[in-house]
Order: sequence, then structure tokens, then C-alpha cells
Amino acid sequence: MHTLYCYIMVFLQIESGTKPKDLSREVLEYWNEKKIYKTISDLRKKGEDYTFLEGPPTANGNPHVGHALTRTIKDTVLRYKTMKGYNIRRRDAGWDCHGLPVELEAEKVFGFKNKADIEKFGVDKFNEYCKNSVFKYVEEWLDVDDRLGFWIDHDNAYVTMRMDYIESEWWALKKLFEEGTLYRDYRISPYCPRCGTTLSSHELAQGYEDTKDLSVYAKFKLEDGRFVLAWTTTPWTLPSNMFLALNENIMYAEVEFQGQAYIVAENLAKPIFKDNYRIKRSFLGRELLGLKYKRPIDFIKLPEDVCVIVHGNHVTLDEGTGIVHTAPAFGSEDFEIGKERKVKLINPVNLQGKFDHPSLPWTGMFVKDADLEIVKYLKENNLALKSEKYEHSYPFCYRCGTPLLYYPIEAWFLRVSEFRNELVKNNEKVNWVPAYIKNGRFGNFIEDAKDWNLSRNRYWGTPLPVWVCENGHMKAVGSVKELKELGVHDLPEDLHRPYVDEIKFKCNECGKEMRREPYVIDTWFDSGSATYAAMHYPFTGSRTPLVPVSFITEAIDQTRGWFYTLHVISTMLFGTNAYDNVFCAEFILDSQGRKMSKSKGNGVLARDMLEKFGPDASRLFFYTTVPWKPKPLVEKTVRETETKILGTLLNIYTFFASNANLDHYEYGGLKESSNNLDKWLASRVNSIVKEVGLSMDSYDFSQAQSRILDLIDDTSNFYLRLSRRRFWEDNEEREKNAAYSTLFYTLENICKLLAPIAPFTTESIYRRLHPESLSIHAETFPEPELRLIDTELEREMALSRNLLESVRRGRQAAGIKGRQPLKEILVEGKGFTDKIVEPVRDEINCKSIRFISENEKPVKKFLRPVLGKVAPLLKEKLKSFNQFLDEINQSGRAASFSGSTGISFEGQELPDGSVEVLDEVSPNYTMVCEDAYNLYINTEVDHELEIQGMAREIIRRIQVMRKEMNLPYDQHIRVILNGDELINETVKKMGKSINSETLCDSMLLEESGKNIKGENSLEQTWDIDGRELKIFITKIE
RNA sequence: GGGGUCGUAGCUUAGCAUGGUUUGAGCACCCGGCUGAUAACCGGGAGGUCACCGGUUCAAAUCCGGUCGGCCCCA
Repeated sequence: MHTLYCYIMVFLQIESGTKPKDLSREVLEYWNEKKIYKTISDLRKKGEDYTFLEGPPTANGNPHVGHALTRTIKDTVLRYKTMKGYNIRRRDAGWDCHGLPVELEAEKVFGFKNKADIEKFGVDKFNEYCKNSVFKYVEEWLDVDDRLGFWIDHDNAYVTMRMDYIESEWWALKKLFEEGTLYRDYRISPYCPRCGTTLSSHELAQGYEDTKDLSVYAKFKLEDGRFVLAWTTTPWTLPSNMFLALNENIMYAEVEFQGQAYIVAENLAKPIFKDNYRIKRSFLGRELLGLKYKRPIDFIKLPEDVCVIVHGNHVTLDEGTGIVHTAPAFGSEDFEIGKERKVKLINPVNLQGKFDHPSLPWTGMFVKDADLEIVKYLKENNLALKSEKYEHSYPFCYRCGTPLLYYPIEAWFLRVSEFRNELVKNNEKVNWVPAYIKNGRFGNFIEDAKDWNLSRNRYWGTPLPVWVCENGHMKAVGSVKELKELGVHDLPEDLHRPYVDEIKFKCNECGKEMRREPYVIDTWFDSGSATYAAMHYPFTGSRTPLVPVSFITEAIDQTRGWFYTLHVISTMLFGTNAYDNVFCAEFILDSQGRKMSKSKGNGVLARDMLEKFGPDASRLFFYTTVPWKPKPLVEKTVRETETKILGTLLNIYTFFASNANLDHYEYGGLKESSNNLDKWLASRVNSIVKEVGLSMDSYDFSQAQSRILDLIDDTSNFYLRLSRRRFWEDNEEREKNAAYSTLFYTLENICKLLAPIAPFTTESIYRRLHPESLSIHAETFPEPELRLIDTELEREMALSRNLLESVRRGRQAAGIKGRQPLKEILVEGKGFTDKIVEPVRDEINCKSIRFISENEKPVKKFLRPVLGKVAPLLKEKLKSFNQFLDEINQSGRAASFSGSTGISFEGQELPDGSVEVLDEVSPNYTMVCEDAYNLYINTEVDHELEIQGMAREIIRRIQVMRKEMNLPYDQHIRVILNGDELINETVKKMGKSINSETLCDSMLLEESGKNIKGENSLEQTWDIDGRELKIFITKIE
């Protein structure tokens, strides 16, 4: 800074060509250097609490644009609430560490194929690798947060694999166990044979894919020789068949087909047999109940009391034969049937998903691969009617892609289904954005919530804290202290597997040794526990869990993930909703509108987006349309948003600063102004402050952004355009100050409004306006000053603007350019006064603007029906009424209807205003019709006007050349002109005003001075509507 | 198969709850204009069977029913 400026206020200029991205780097340096985030947090300590919870990502991958989006939303809300004076609690990062995805990455690295490989390698080493891998990309996450301007406390991050976090979960699991909601059961679960573990319903949901399976119609022979036909898409379950299920209330038929008798549901006979079949008789399903049959595949010995036909409620006529092959080991309905009949399960499939029964010819094969062999066997032995490929959606492991099996296995469950009513009740308290998720996708899901399969037969996870002795006594342990009290010495520091498996103690019921159930728990229980485990509740820190959290947001896929688990856990543990406000962001698509995915390689990393566009432009882009709709990432859209919002804002500042510095202006609050444009802008600012506040409060940042854009546009393209002369005219000190203070006030407010969305650019400008301020983010979010809102003035100014636009349209229709002064404009309409015209008078560029009454209009009248009034009364008579009006128009009698009331037509009384009287304009005038007024532009241009127009043409050309020469605003020049008669005459008559507009000290009419060309001069030849004009400019030293 | 959501110009979209004469806007394109900060702005043009079919109504992008298509979710 020059010493000269030490004692006077200077608004630091932004060098031309500076991009918002460049500014953001400066700002970031400032923030980091001064630790602004911490300072502001401390300033807010006494404010009312607003609580937040970060949905923990796993840092074993790079953050992509989707993360940038949700992090932007989080930051916008927290910055806004901070400016509103709230004390943000739990503005802490969080990291999700456990789970199958992490294990799978590790397995890939080591090339492991199954769990045996892991065990051989050593669970301790395997978990050690997992532990390190989950922070592999943490630096990149920190960088992205820094660069994006996401203010979150990484130093106090919660980490789900830390012992304090796990201990909180143990506390919860013990509580749930003792309340009887955590229980062990043997049942059919979706099971991944590769990962060797069961999955929960919400994990299952992520893995459905359309696939083609081999389906078969298998023949089951009754003792009387008839065949019962059952259809299955899993032929590998046929060797385990124990029952056939049908619906006793459905009609079945005995069908003769190719000389054999088959039994199928009557309504399904046609699709199965097509033609050439005959229904012999039909009967209710209950007739078949209890009949014994012979299995088509009978390698495995069965007890006596199976192979009978039973009833099943689940049997429908949707597809198949209406008779369902039932293998209790491989389907939950099948399992229930088996359980009811108390039969021992037959399970010839091992945990790797392979047949392992000695009497089966397919032993050793993966069951899905055996399908084909089994069908082949059936066909060869004439035990299948037919087989066909069948496309349906089937669950695959959402991580490794292996087809899942429904498999009988022991597992631990949370009794979520018994909490359905509470889940629904608590959901009522939640504000969902967008609202339709609440009772739609989420509401439907919790209404039939299933029990949560919590246990995983895996390694890297929170260990299930339940110990069991050989007599089946169970003990849930809720803390490390409790383990010690149970007499466990040498507690390992790390309680992950395998160390926790070593812990054994005596059963206090029978004295036998208790061993831990060998499971880890679903990683979704970890993240869903963040409301209490993040602060090590109930052990240390906060005495109350963080429920409900004021606000959370993640992407829409978390409806079944984190949003769900938080809600369930909070409901079961604390009896309340986990969050009050939840914002569901949709995905960012690629530029073609396709989903980004690793396999397509069309994903964009957050780092790359920030590098390319900078943080503010990226953040603004996320709100160009509502973030709860999918949005393609299109470069042009980002650029456009950047130019329109940030670019224009910077320009306004540059305009302000360059003029304010010349005038040594200092802001001393908004000055009362008599100027309508000033009053109007102040009113606009406050109207928009009001609207933006409401939008921000309802989490509609797109709406807020769009209103702010309106204000920026109003300021730049209306206020400044019409006010700029006031900033550079030397006299009128009062006027000037009013203009400066209005502009300053507006800039300051725009910045504050935009600060939560575009924190860098607004900080940069704000601190130039207010160098004494620590940060814009420490300021208070604007409250509307209602006394400054003048809706009437806003309405009038809208009318002024409208008027100007109408004139431009009329000029264009008449082919008269804006520089050409007009002779006269007639305005006919209510409420038009000089007050409306004044702000736009210069822009309109017309000698005389007159307000005329109805009957002064240079027009001929014609009539038109007002359909909204006339049509409901006349109905089908409308057509003839139109003809009637046409006739009046043709005959020229329309004028006599002006202001007339009480028209009737064919006996039907018509109310006032049923017919409009409209105008057809006279020659020499161009008419512009608007809702509120009509405009008549006199299109005659006489010689005098032509000369005045030409003067402005010349001025304009000289100004363009001044700009090209980069002359300072106060640089004086000499001009030599050469043109035709009209130009000569113009210079003679208007020379003075041309000179004063262009700071020209001498103007000559002659051949240009080719011989005095140089650095300080410029010559150009112009074409003005076909007239050639040479202009030569020299700078005066 | 069930649920949700969307379908308006080449692209991005507003309007739809409370039906009313020509469905607004931005980007891109063309023509014209304005400009002493502005790659900004203003006017005009071209470009819409408001997905389709039917119903209600004097009148439907809007209300009702159905169909088709996209996306998401469930089983």
C-alpha cells in the first residue's frame, strides 16, 4: 500500500481479469492463517444450540463430486445458522471404518479368494491392514474440505473403530440384549457364500439385478400316477424338496397333455401348455391336501412323514403352476412350513455354497452351476415338462457380486419389526426435504421394517459383545470396566478380533467357561450409533445423547442406509427421532446425464471439479436447480452461474471501488435519499432479504440463490445502468453520497446473503468493504428492515422498467435505434406520472412524453369478448356472439361501445367488462400494448432529430476509441473528423455537447492527420448506417 | 409384480395446489440495439401436438382415469 493512502480510506481494487477462483486462494490463506473458523466458533459459544451430525464416510476412496455436493449443503446450513447466531454443536468430522467393503479391498490387495485364506494369513494381520487402509485417502478428504470451504472440525473427529466408540455400542447392545430386542435365531437369511456371511435387508436391497436363470417345470408323481407340476427358478433346491405347497382356496385342474395327467392351477394351464391340452375336471386345492407324492430327485433319504401336499398362504397365481416346490432349508416360507411340521432340515449345501452330500451326483459343485446339470438329469429321466430361461431380478452380494443364497443359519437380530409403530410415530416429527420422501420412500420402508440381521461372520468390525457358555447361558457385556469386573485380566488394548476372541470368563449361572459369539456386527450399526457413540455416551463427555439432531444431510441412497439406521437405533434406545431435519440430495450425473460409476469411468473427483471451477462456482452450481433432483454436471452451466452471480458481483464492486476511491468516499451507514432509484434499490434489498431468509429457513437454497441473483441483476443492470452518471458528475455532492451509500449498503447485504453459499468471493468483497471486520462469516445474517420496504415503489419501478422495455420494442418495430431521439411518445394508462418516467427518461431518449386519456389515442376501436366472463354464460352461443361482435367491428361502430355497460345478447344479460374495446393504431404511430397501459410512438424523424441522433453516434464512436486506447476517465483529447454533409452539419450544430461528453478540447473537420500517427493517437473508419466516418483521436499531454 | 418420482423448445427449466384468450425464462442459434464496471445487458426472430389416449368443463400443461417412457426404491 502506498504511504499516501495510510490516512485515507481505500477500497482495495480487484485487478481486472481476477477470477473468483484466484480470490478464493487468498481467502483460504487468510482463514487458515488467522484460524477464522475456530475464532468464529468461540464467538458463538453463548448462542442457542443448533446440532449437526456428519454422516461418516470411509476414507479408503477419494471423495467425488457427490461428496462435494452434500458437503456443500452441510456447510451452507452451518454457515447460515452461525450467521444467525447459533452455536453449532458437533460440527465434527466422522469416519466410518469397519465393514465388508473395507475387508473386500484388503482381500483384493492380498489376492484372497475366501475366508480360509484370511484365517491362514492371520486375522490379526488382516485387521491391521484394514485399520490402516481406512485412512488411506484421508489427506485428500482434508484437502477437499479445505478447498471447498467446508468448515468442519477434523481434530475432534469421531472414529468408529476407536475403542471409546465401540464401547458406546457395547453399552447399547447390552441394553438391547437385556430388553430382549437383541436375540439369536436360526432362520433363513440371505447369505453370501463367497464372503461367508449373512446380510441385512438393507444390504440385500442394494444388490438386486436383473438376471437370467434356468427355470424348470418339475414333475412330482402322485400315488395314482398323476403328476403335480411345480415350477422353480432354483433347480438346485430340488434335491432338498420336502413338500409341495398349494393354496387350498384356488381352483386347480387336472389336465390331459400328451397322454399324461397333470395337476396345475386352472388359470395357469393355458400359459403352461399353450395348445393341445384338455382340462378333464377342476376342483379346489383343498382336495389335494395331504396327498403323498414321489420326488423327481430322491438321492437323499428322507423321514417318513414328508413328501405331502400342504397349504401355503404365499401361493398365488402370479406365475408358475400354482404349486410351489418347498425345500425348508432354502426359503423363508419353506422354512416356516418345515418348522410347523417339525421336520429336521435337509441341507446338502455347505457354507461355501457347494453340494456336500455323499449321495448326490453333484457333490462339490457350486449350487448355481449345478442348475444346468440338474435340469439335464430331470429331462433325461422324463421328470421335467420343460425348462426355459427366465429373466427376473435376483439378489447378488452388493460388494463382491456373488449370487446370494437363502440359507439356514444362526444369526443375531434386532427386533425392529416390533417397533414399527414407534418408528412411524417418530417419523412424524421429522421434516424431510423434499417432503415426499417422508411418507413415500422412507415411510413405506419403516411401515414394514424387518428384523435387522446384525451379525456378520467376518473379521473387521465391532465385535458382538455377547458371551455364551456350553449350557447356553448368555451374557452381554456393556463396557470395558465390566469385563474387568468379570475377572478378565490382561485386557488387550485393541478389542477387535482376534484379540477379543481370547477373552473368556466363568458363567455366573453354571460356572462353565463363557466364550464370545464369534461375530462382528453390521457396520451400519456403527454409523447409525453416531448420535451417542460419537461422544462416548454414556461414559464420558455429554450426559445426553445427541437426539434429535437439528440437521443432517446425505445422498438419497441413505434413506435405506444411514437415515434408516439412525432412526431405528434412536427409536429403540432413546424412544425418539434421531433428527429433526433431514435433507436428501440426489446424485450428480455426468455431462450426458448418465449415472457416474467406477465401471464406466465417468466419475468426477471432487478435487478435479474444485481445481477446474474453484469452490464458489462449484457450490453455486449445486444449487442451480434443486439438489433433490438428479443434475448433470455440465461445464457451461457452471461457467454461466459463475459469470452471472460472481462475475457480476465482482463488477459491481469494481465499479463502486474505482469511483469511490476517486472521490475518497467513506461509508457512514445508509443515507436517507430523495432519489427514487436509491429508495427503490434499498427496498429491493430488504424485500429480498426477507424472501431469502424464508427460503434458507426452509432449506431451499436454490430458491434463495435465485432471489439473490435477481438482486444482483437489479443492481447491475437496472440501478447502476440508470444511476452511473450520478457517480461521476462533479457537482451534486449530496446526490453522489446518497448513491454511494445505497450501492455500498446493497453490496454489503448481497454479500451477507450469499455468504453461506459462496463463502469465498463474498468474504473477499466484504473485507474490502469492511477491512475492520474479522470475517463476513462472523457477521449477522441480514434481517429485513421493514421500514425500507416500499412495495408501491417497487411496483412503480417495475412499471418504469416495463415502460422502457416497451419503448425499445416499439423502436425495433418501427426500425428506430435507441440513439435516435424520438419526437413524441404518448402513454395511455392509469397511474402514469412523471414519477414513473423519471428514472428511465434518459434511456427512453424522447423529446416529449405525454400522458393521454382514453379518447386521445391515435386509434380506431374494435371489440373483443372477455372469454372468462362471457363464455360461462353464453356457452354454445359463444360462436354466434363472436360473429355478432365481428359485424360491429366491420361496421366501425365499435367506438360507441367505449365504457358501455349492460350489454345483452339473445336475451342473456352480460355483466360489465364482458367485452373489451381494443385499438387499431393510426399511421405515423407504432403501438405497444401492455396489460397496464398502451404506448404510441411517433415514428417521424425530422432533420433536427436526425442531427441529434448523429451526434450521439459520433459520441459513441469516440468513446469506444477512448476505451480501445485505454485512456483514463479524465484524459482530454483532440479529435479530427471526416464525413459527409450530415456529419459536418452535426458537428457544427452539436459540437459543444460532443466535446463535453468526450472530454474533447478541439474538434476539426478535415482530412485525417495521417502524418501525425503515434502512440498517443488512433484512427478508425466507421460505417454509420451507410455513411462513412473517419475519426482521428490524439491524447493531449 | 408393488411403491415413489418425473415427462413442457436442441439442452436446463418456471408455471400445475386455486383451470381462462398467445406456456414463461436461461443457454445455444439468427437479426437488431445499448454500453465511461460488465465475456454483462436490452428488443426481436426461429424453435413447443406442455409424453400419449380418454373423461369432466363453455374452457385443461393445470383436475380425474388410463397408457407409454425415464430415473429411484421395494420384493
